[in-house]
Amino acid sequence: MTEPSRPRRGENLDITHKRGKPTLRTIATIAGLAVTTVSRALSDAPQISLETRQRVHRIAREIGYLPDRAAQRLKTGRTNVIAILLDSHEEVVGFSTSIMYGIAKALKETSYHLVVAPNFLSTTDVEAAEYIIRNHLADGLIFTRTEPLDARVRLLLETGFPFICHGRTEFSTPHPYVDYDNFSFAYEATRRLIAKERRKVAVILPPKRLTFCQHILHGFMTAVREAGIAYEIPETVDLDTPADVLRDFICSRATAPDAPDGFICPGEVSALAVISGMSDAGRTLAVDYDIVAKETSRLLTQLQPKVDTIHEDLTAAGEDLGRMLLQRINNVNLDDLHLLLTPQINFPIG
Amino acid sequence: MTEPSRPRRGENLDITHKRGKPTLRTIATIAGLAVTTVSRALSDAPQISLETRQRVHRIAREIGYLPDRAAQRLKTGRTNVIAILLDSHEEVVGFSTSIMYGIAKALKETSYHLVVAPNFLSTTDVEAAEYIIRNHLADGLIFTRTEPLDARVRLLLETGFPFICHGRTEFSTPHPYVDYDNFSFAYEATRRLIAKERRKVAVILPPKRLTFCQHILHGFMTAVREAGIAYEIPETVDLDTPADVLRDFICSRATAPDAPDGFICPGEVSALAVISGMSDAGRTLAVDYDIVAKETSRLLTQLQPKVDTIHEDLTAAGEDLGRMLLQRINNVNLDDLHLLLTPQINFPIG
DNA sequence: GTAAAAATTTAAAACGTTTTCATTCCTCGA
DNA sequence: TCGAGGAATGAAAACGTTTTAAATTTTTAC
Repeated sequence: MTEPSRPRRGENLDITHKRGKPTLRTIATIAGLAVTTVSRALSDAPQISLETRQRVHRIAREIGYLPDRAAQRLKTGRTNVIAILLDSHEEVVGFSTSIMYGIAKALKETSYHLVVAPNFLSTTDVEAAEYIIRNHLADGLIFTRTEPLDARVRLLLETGFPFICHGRTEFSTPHPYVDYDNFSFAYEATRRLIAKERRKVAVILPPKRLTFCQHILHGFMTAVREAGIAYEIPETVDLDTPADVLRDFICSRATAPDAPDGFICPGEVSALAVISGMSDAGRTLAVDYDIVAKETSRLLTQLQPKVDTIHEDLTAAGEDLGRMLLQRINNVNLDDLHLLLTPQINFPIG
Repeated sequence: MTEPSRPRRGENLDITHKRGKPTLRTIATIAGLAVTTVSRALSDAPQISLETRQRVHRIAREIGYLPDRAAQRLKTGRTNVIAILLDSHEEVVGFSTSIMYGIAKALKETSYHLVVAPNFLSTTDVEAAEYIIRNHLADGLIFTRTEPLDARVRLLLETGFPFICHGRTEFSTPHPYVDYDNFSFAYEATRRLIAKERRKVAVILPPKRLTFCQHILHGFMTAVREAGIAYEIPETVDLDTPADVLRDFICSRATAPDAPDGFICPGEVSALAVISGMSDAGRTLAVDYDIVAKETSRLLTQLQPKVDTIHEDLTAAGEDLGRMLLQRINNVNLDDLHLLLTPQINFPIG
């Protein structure tokens, strides 16, 4: 089985160079061409004759040639890798997995691979990006949960390293991003609660430092002001608050006379926590209060009584992120530098 | 800014070779040594004098030298990468993310990186593994959801490629794995339902082809037989069944006179589906029936009324997977080739 | 004081590509 | 008939490291 394939029918060329994988030299020997020519033929360079090109391609296929990525990388300086900064906050509900899945989808037919760079490698998240750049670990970078003046964006803009982020910033320099229309999410969610005749709505906001917190707040406030309804914005908890803490907070708040009877939850975990907390306080969903939640999975749809949800398709986002980053890396002019994905509303709007 | 840094104070050595990143040659020039010596000094080879070694290390640090991974890889044949086959079935509840997070943790202080290889790259999952090996994309491979005679394991054993899997197989050849004690999970879960005086228990099994399906079945049957209680094993649905389908199935089943009043759910989604389905049929959790579920997140713990859960720590599993694979790659003798992780039971056992 | 042995250091080749520059072989126009 | 110009191919250098084998220096043994 590991026996070296014996030359057949008088064949005696040194085809299997060092009994290892076939290289350009192997093909060159077989075809009676120079390595240079083979290299050119395989990369479909224009000056190679059609006949040679086809012959080389055929031989390569027959002997199962695969280019050595390390050699290519050493020579060209391109890694054929894109990296994603994995945020530890997203661990819970498969946020990152969905995005990665989408990215991988976009990379499918290309020569690119996806590597995962957890940001706990360093104290700050900028350092993780720096690490990638300095070690030349990738040709492009993807990251999530942007801040208005995101240090990672600043660094990457400065160094000119190709990147794209999931979420917007407030930098004037244009850079590519994919984002979800969180304004619309919050606006429509709030309007839904109002339509259900709730008299006081509350929103669980993401951590204040994140850009999309502002968008949600804006959407929420717009709907609230339009309707002139009472509202509440809890200050001591947010989307990253551990579920049990959030639950206790909601429970204690629920007993007050001016407690909200409508909640916007921008995530599955917070929605469950709110439901539990209210339940602890003896409040019943759909009777005493309502929730509109954002879901990135299909988890909440299973709940009973049914929670109104607005879906965020993270796999689609990942696919766009990957596609756009590749274009950026290869200097293809992006048709659109920015992409704003539309919320998919799972309840009747009127 | 991109102006070449002018030599200062009479310095005139060609330190910045081609105005680029420092290489071994840069250090060699500064130290007045041969490249060979520098290479050896940095890899702490024994024959280099202590003084030289320290000096080289100091210079490397000062000028911010980082080895070129492509060159190292080309020369040594080692990629410094380990790959994980991402399974599309695990998309939902962040199964993979947790494992990846753990792996990344194990890789933290090493020179290794984690790349994600989605298995939809190919028609079969063996092809994804083959792809990795043939393209020499990694030094080691991790994958999940093993089958008793797993084709991936067979391939990797044949080729001698380093790997470790999450889940057992039935191959006689010893190979490393990390697994969760699904027998105990199912056994304890079933006993819990029995302790709660349920008269007929049902289990939602994983797809039959997966090894851990057998373990769960075994644990379930053992407890059932010990107690001599009635049981049921739905044949038309499993853990991978879409939540809404499972929900409908449970609902229709619930109306029959011999319907089960206790459920083992080896996952969050199935637990929620069962709860919804029973609810559709007018059955109330903790009153008409009980559930014991496996959770890999902290999602179910939030539910009301409280579901009994047994936790599986996937991040810990990932950490072990990474650690053990590294040992394997570097031919360190594994203290234990096999690791069986203990279920963490979140209810009183008696 | 010298030869052998040990301790350091070095030169050069190699890994498999891509790329620059040169070469060969035509074809064509004068 | 000859040289110009183009098309196709090739030789060789380079990317930055590791490794083999050799050279140099230092130490040890007599």
